[in-house]
Amino acid sequence: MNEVFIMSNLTRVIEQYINELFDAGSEESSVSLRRKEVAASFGCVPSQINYVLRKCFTPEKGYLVESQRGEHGYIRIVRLSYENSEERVKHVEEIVGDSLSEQSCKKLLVNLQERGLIKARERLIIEVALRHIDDLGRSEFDLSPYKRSVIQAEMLKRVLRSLVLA
Amino acid sequence: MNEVFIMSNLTRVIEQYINELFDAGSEESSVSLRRKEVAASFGCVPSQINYVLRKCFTPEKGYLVESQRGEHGYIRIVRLSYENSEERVKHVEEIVGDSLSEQSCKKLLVNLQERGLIKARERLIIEVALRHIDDLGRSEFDLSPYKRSVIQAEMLKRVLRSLVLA
DNA sequence: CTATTATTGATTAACCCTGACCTTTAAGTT
DNA sequence: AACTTAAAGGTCAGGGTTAATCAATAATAG
Repeated sequence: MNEVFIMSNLTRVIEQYINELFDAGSEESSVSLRRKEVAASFGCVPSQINYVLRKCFTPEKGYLVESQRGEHGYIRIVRLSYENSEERVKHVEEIVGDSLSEQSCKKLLVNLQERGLIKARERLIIEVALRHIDDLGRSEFDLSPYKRSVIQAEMLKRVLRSLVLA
Repeated sequence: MNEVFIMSNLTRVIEQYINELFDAGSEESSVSLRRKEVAASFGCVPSQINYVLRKCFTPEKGYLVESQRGEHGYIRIVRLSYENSEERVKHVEEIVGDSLSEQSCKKLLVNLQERGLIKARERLIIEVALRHIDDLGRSEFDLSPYKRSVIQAEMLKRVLRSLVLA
């Protein structure tokens, strides 16, 4: 592998740190931190922590964040686990929405792969199918970019729904 | 003319450069680039790199591309299927043909799965995608059954071409 | 000559990080 | 109890960077 891991990226470092907190807690599916302390230990401004949370620990990726201000304040990050497939389906549909740009579609697929919900080959098949339906919409039926994104979102939802139920 | 002496085609040069970055031995490998740097080293505009990616490193050819903007931005290219020889592609196209009924399509996919060339989940994705494009063709664009089967065959070929078929 | 392919450049979008200002909470004071 | 204050965390705009997109033009192939 060509993995030259560049760790000069603060956001990634903090993300990794939080992930390790999850790992350390074993079966624990939530972790708590103090924003100020974490920021201090990484030598950055506190709002950087909010940035990491907004960017990396999103509902899209299966996380919820709670917090408390004032004295004895804290930030709590909860990792969602889907009890039944219904919940997963609902979640996936919410994420995909009614239309989807190519970029956000790609990001979604990367996320799903990182979470182990789909494999690389499966992602490949999905991307090819989406591209095909997009090409067809453009060159054969002269659809607007928006209409094409709607059709792609429909197909993606359908495919993911079938996978999640499987 | 003898193309060997003509190296004025930037796209091919860059494609070649990226190909050389891949680990020649392993089937699945990935490389990371900085768009700006690569463009600079070839003395071209950065968007030229996107052109090369769109043209040469497509999912149809077994590649997935991920990227990140901003500081520490990168482009990462994942190669899933290496030996995608012309012979295999031809073989697939012969099997699929120009059009394909739903029945023969299903039979083909079952066959591929039995031969261990695709997994159950992969087959599921393909079937869902084919069905979706068929539904769309019927209910949205009022296409004839023949036209729909042609479109399905095209999509199936595209998908199968992207996978490695022994 | 025409159609496709290659290339450029301007514009847009996404990412990272900071800092100033705002809101909420608990504990202390009167 | 009401008020004050200090200690948390939240929000937002913006500056610096980097990649994506798209339309226009140039080059090439047929």
